[in-house]
Amino acid sequence: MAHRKALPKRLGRPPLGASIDTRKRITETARVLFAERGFQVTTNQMIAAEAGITTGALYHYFESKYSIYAAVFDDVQAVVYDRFEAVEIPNQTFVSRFEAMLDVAYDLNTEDPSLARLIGAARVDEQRDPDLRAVLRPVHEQRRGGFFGRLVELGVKTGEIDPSHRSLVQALLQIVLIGLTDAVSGNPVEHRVAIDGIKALFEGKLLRATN
Amino acid sequence: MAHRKALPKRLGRPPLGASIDTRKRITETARVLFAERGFQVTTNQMIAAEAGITTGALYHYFESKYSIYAAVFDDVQAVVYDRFEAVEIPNQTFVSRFEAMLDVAYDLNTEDPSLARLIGAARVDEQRDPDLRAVLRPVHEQRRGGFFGRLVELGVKTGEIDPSHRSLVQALLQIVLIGLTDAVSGNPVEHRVAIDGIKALFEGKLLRATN
Amino acid sequence: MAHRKALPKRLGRPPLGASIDTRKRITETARVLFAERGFQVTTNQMIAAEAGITTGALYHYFESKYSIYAAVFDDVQAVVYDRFEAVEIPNQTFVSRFEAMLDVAYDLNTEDPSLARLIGAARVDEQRDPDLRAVLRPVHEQRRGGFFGRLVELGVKTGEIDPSHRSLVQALLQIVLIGLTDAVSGNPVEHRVAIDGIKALFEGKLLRATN
Amino acid sequence: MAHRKALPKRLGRPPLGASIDTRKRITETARVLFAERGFQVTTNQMIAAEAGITTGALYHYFESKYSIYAAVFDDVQAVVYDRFEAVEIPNQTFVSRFEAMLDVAYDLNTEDPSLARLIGAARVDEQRDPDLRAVLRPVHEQRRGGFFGRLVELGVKTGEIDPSHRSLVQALLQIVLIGLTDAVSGNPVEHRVAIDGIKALFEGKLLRATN
DNA sequence: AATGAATGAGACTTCATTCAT
DNA sequence: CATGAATGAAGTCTCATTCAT
Repeated sequence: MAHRKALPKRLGRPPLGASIDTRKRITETARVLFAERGFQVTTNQMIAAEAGITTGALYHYFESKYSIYAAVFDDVQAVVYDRFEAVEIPNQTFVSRFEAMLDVAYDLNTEDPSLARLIGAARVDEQRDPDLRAVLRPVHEQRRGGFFGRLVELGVKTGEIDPSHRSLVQALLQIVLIGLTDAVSGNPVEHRVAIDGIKALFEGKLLRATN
Repeated sequence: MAHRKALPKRLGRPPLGASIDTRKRITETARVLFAERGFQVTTNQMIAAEAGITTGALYHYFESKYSIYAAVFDDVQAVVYDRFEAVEIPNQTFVSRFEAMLDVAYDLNTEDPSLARLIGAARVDEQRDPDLRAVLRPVHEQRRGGFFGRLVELGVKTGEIDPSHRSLVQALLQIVLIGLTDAVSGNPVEHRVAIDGIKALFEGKLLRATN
Repeated sequence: MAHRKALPKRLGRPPLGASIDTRKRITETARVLFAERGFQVTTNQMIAAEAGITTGALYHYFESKYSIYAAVFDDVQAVVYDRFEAVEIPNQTFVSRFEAMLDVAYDLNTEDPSLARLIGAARVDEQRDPDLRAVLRPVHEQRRGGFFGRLVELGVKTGEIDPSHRSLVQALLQIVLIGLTDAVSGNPVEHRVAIDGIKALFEGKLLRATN
Repeated sequence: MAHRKALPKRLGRPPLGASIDTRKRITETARVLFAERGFQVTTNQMIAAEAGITTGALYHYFESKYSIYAAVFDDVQAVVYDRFEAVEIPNQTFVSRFEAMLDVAYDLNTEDPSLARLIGAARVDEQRDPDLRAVLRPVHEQRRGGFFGRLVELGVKTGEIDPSHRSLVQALLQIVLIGLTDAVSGNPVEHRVAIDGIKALFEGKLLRATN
């Protein structure tokens, strides 16, 4: 005790990074694992090992494996929806806003592929495990629906969408986004191609009439 | 010692009649369970209970849980691709054949929702479990690719698709089908709406230009 | 039906062999398997498959797996002791009779290695499984002891063995025989070498005094 | 709901003190069980119960049942070979060193009968189970051969053994040791008698020539 | 005489979770 | 804050045995 002077460097506050925020390290490794392997296959052991701690320590930060998942999902939702909402203001036609959204999806996926994958995985996993569904529901309620709803309304207002087509378009947006996530988010090149295909289709440039 | 009357289930071969075809009963209950809960969450116990047998009996028909899955998947692929291939001959434009395919997807889903769900589930599960991937690979090789490839070529031949757009269209078809499966196959009404939306979009009737 | 004449050969009584005596086929395949793998590791499935029948059929001939083992062991004991007893009459010194016994052991092992191995295996297995011990005991009682006892008495009578050495010699015979069975019965060449070593030792030709 | 007082065993880490060293307790009870019943018949359940833990806890210390066996075998080999090697230096004739070895074998067996039995059992079990063989091989490579080889060479150097008899003697040593282990290691009295018989035989005092 | 379907008990193993330290 | 030992429940799979046919 006392007197431990000298040692010019390496003293004082540790270089932060490793142990600075264990909780964040947990959710971040968990996000990747949950995204790649799903809830069931990912074990506490895997998460702890990857985060450099033991399974016991997980329970200092979270009540259960389920609540780790909830935290991860919450984080991801926040990031993704923030980015989506950021393209609303500057885009004032349905098509331009929708295309901007596709580009955001592509960018997000390039920056961190585990985001899109987690969203896809969560849809599957929560359907498979009622307890997981229960844990995730509160998170869901907040978001979702809002963005797509506003997008469709914009199209109606600009005249791009006939009011009677509201539900058709909304359903379409959903399947396109989900298809994009599930089918090609693992492969940036295919992802790009698919997005270009969708844009061309929406702009009416993809197909020619036959006769 | 003690009475032991009326054992709930008898040992030995059952009196024939109670079970028309146990193997089929296994694959059919397994299909539903695998579709709903996935490979991991579905236990031998669930399958056996639902099929009215014990878990040991499963191994009379299958080598492992994996091979039950393989058998189920094989059956489903056979049914689905037969139906898809049946619409090839009578439809001689890209759009009409594609729309026929969507209708087949809808019909199949209405007849037995576990078919589409299993295909969606398999894509996820096989990505999560390398052993499952290995078991399913032989089944995969056979099908897939053929149908979409021929569909795009047809569009090129009729002039609906510019040859340079081949890969765009193929990527698009993939995400639409996968999106349809994953997003709305659980709900016939939404499914119908989404299909109508896709058709309208492909026919250029969904959106109007803004300017 | 009828009229199936012609086909000059391959007609009439089947070439017997396969199905002539299922019981014997069972004990013979079981002997080999029990000898090589032991009681526990050998399954009814293995025995049945090797014998060309199903496990259910085993129970037409035997009450249980244990009684298959007992039958096998009984057969083996009979064969082995018959051969050992056949060398008693012509050999009228301890050493010559003992050496004749070693040669019989070698011959038996060359003719059918599963015999010696089964005897070795049975000693181990019956020690491991009380139920097996119970089943084998009746078989044991009959034989054993008699042969070695007579051999030692012969040595005493001829003066080769000092009466006070009776128990020493008997113990020695036992460990030599068991050592031979367990250590080298799998390898005819080593077996031969070991037997020659034992003979040389008993004849006093193996070692020289040091001083 | 309901009382649930006084759970028979508590969850979580035990209060330290009850168990000095669980790992050692596992290998020690396992040694005895594997020696008495063999690898197959000994269950994780038996080991865990005898060690006062649950089967799950075994996997905190070992990867599999096989690796418990490997650890046990490794320990035993170490103990036995250390003791054997300790008699090499002070004994400078073949016969005296061999007899010292027999005495060591006897002492070891008296101190802890499970040592010899395990070695005998391992020889059998490893022949029956290829996986066990694979696990034990690395342990085998280290030891074995060395001791017997040096013993024979000593005999050749002192002139007790004719160089042409090398392999005969080595084979003999092997069967004597194995016979001793398998036949009488369970019974100290018989063990003593057998050893005395072997010594007498090697000293040429057991048998007299007939003519 | 034999098959083949099925049971029931039990084996090895995994894993979320708990808790003394 | 974190570890590490341990539980208990559950999961996949094996196997001797039974019994209708």
